[in-house]
Amino acid sequence: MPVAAKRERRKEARPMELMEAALDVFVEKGFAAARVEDVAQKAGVSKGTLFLYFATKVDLFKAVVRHNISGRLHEWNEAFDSYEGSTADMVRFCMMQWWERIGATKASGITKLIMAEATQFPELAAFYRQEVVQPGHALIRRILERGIQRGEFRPVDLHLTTYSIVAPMIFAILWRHSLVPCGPQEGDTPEGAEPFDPVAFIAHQADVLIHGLRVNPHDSGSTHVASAHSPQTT
Amino acid sequence: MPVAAKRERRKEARPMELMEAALDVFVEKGFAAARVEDVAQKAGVSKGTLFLYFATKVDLFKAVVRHNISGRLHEWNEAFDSYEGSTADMVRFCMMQWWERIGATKASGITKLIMAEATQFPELAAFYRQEVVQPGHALIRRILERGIQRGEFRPVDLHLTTYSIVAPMIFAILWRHSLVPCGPQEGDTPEGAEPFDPVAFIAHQADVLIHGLRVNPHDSGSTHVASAHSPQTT
Amino acid sequence: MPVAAKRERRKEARPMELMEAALDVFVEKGFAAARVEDVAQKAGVSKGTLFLYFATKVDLFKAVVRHNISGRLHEWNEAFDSYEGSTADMVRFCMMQWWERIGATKASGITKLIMAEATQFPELAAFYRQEVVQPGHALIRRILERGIQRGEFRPVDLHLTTYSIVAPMIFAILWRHSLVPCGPQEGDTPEGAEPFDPVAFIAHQADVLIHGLRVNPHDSGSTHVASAHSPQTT
Amino acid sequence: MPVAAKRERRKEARPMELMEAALDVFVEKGFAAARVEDVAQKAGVSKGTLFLYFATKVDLFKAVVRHNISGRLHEWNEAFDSYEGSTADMVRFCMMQWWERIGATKASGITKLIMAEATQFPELAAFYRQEVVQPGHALIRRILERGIQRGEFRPVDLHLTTYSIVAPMIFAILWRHSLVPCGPQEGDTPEGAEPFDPVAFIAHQADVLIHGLRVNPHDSGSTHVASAHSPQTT
DNA sequence: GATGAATGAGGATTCATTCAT
DNA sequence: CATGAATGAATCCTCATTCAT
Repeated sequence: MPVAAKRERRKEARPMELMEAALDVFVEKGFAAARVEDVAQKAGVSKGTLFLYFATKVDLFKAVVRHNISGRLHEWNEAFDSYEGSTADMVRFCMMQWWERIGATKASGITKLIMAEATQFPELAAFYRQEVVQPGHALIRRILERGIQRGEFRPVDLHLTTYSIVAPMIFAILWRHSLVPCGPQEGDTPEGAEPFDPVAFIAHQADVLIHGLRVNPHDSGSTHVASAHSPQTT
Repeated sequence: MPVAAKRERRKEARPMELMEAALDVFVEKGFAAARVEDVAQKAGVSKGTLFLYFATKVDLFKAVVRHNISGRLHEWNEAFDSYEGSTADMVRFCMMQWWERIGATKASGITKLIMAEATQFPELAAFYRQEVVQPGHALIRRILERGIQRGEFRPVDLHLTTYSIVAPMIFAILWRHSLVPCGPQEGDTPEGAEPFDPVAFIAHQADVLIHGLRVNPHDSGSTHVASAHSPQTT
Repeated sequence: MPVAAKRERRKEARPMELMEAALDVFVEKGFAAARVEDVAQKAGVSKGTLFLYFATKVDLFKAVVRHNISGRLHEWNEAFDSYEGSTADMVRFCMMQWWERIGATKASGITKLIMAEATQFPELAAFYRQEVVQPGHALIRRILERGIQRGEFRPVDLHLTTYSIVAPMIFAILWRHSLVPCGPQEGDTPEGAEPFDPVAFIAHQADVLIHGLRVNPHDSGSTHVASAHSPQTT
Repeated sequence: MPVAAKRERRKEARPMELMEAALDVFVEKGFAAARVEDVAQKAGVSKGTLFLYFATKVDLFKAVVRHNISGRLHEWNEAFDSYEGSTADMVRFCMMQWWERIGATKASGITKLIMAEATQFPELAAFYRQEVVQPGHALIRRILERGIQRGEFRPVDLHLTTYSIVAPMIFAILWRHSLVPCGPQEGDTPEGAEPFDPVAFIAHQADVLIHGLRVNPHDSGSTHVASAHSPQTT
């Protein structure tokens, strides 16, 4: 079956190549400033070819999001279903995994990009909400509920706690993409420097969080108090 | 000279008026999508006039950012020096105040702008780092050190804990500016919705944090453990 | 008041200049094939300038239609109101005037163009229907009704008779724009030639029509018979 | 050889199939807006194959027009030669038949196409003139002459009267192809509507015309007067 | 100084045409 | 012969920037 031509093989690989090129360009320039021609060139094809695979720039972007993020959520949901250990470990593991698989990779550029351009492209923001935020939050909620049901966690406010998990991850991404590259480069640590170690930070937040979630009879859990602040509305 | 006065005052006030108008427009649209004509119109002048004061759109942008990144920190540092109460209250008060004075106001737009455009304008990001981030972090560090020295807080990792304070605030701003406006509007709360209440969230994070900082002999402080994860490097 | 600059004078004249240039280009190339740049160039301005006055190519086209045709209908309606003579003369006069003012001028190119591109640009066709066809037909109907009310015309089918008036005019335009230019040029009249004299043709059709409309007790009016064919529906 | 047969037949039939598909597409969209891909798809072949048979889109268009402009006139001329009845009936019959056989069918699309694209393809218009218009007019002239010679018709101007016969048919085609599809659809008949019933219209015009042609001693034939207007030139 | 008319480079998208398989 | 992936020229429209008034 060596008949399969170079042309053929390319055809199947093209969408992937284009999405990879697109991720780079989008992250580097932002959605608006990214030029489809640059994407095409980076993928080694002509402008026209790109439109053979993605009808519009927006579609290309959506495909990139789906390929890089939405897909992961699926497997994570499955991992959740078959997980056996303690929920605390699960939370920590999730957060660390997430950083390793998304946060520390190029894919995180998408999140940054969405944050940056949501106002200008509500369609994209809505898409991201639907494809990433809601499923992601749903998974987190499931985890928290598991912990509560199994008596591992106190009955905390689910919304607030979800954001407590999400916030450090989003922050780490944004900081990494925005200020870290412009800061003191590795090696030079001048006086006023504020080094940022995302892994340590995420781990730290996970620990603080899990500590706060833990059922602790001796402790007048601050988290509980906190949820009192929450008017439970929007 | 009342007749000339108005025009005189006008002439001097122009750059300011323009920068204020520009802040609004840049925050709303981002740099690329902001149209100088909109800025001019909002400032009540013609497009040509704008270019009399700012040679290019980029110059205008830089001026806006620079102008708005100023020393609100000075007064906070002074407030710190004269503060008498408990450090825990201080932390909580700082965070809530910060949201009220910055996070919930137009001023937060600058932060969003910086995060969004840092890649395109590294110099601005560096400037922001120097003018806002470093002094801000320094103040936070002073507060934490006060707590530790006075025996109120455990001897936590200063860097990590600083970010624990900063992260929820940055997150709240970005979420508010990016996804909230495109999300389910007030009133409709469909199934998958994830309502976000910044004040409750900040308060919640403050509580969790303070709880974790507190010296608690009965508790094998997770925060302490966390700092062990931190390789203390960048 | 010689202060009025060259620039000023241009600004007022521009829309007109552009519409004239546009008429030429549209008629020559058709709507789709007409390039806005050609229009601009013909009007002696740059591409961008055109868009200062007309937001889109479609708007430009609509303006051309309004300027060249819709406007005329207004004065014709007024002429109708103050007209005193016989309705037969009025019909003939209208048709001849119409040819002189529209049919024989460049403006008729619009009609041809609409006929040619209606399928492709339903919006334009709908616009033309609304701005030209319906008002035009309404005027014709008013004329016919006047003739009938005054006892000059037989009570003919208004719809059919309206088309009897419109058809020769439309035909004359289309023939002139489509086949005449490609036919035997003036001077050479080879054997098989079919010369087309629009004025004579329109006059002829007017006469035939008026003859058929006339109240004639001795004549079993064919027009009446014809209207029997008409199922009076669509 | 039944296996090869199909493919063989296919190969020879291809140009025809393509031209038929092309006719549909060109009529519906016009030359510029017609996409070769649509034509190919409609013919059940790939885009590349089309170019195997027609070097360019223009060539395809010309072939379509040339192919469809054929001698249906031949049989009509023969029908004329053997006709026995009154010439008035003949005229009416011709017009109605023509509508039934041409006007109401896909074939009318060619006429529309010619009228629409004559400016862009003068050679096609000239070809159409030669192949369709002149023979068609010749036949009409023969009919009229028959009527005059047999004393059924008054000695009218042949050129003008020929156009009186042609005009309603051309008009009906163009109106049907251009404005009717964009107008109020069947069912809804809003106030300003102008319904168009081609059959009733053609019948009506035939009646008016025949009435005007008839020898009528009591009537000072307007048609006669009209021909006086005609300078008998082009 | 102020204005706003004019400019023209720049970018997404379409589609006739080519050519490797 | 047939295919369909690839190309890139072509076109509408936007908007920062200029400059005559």
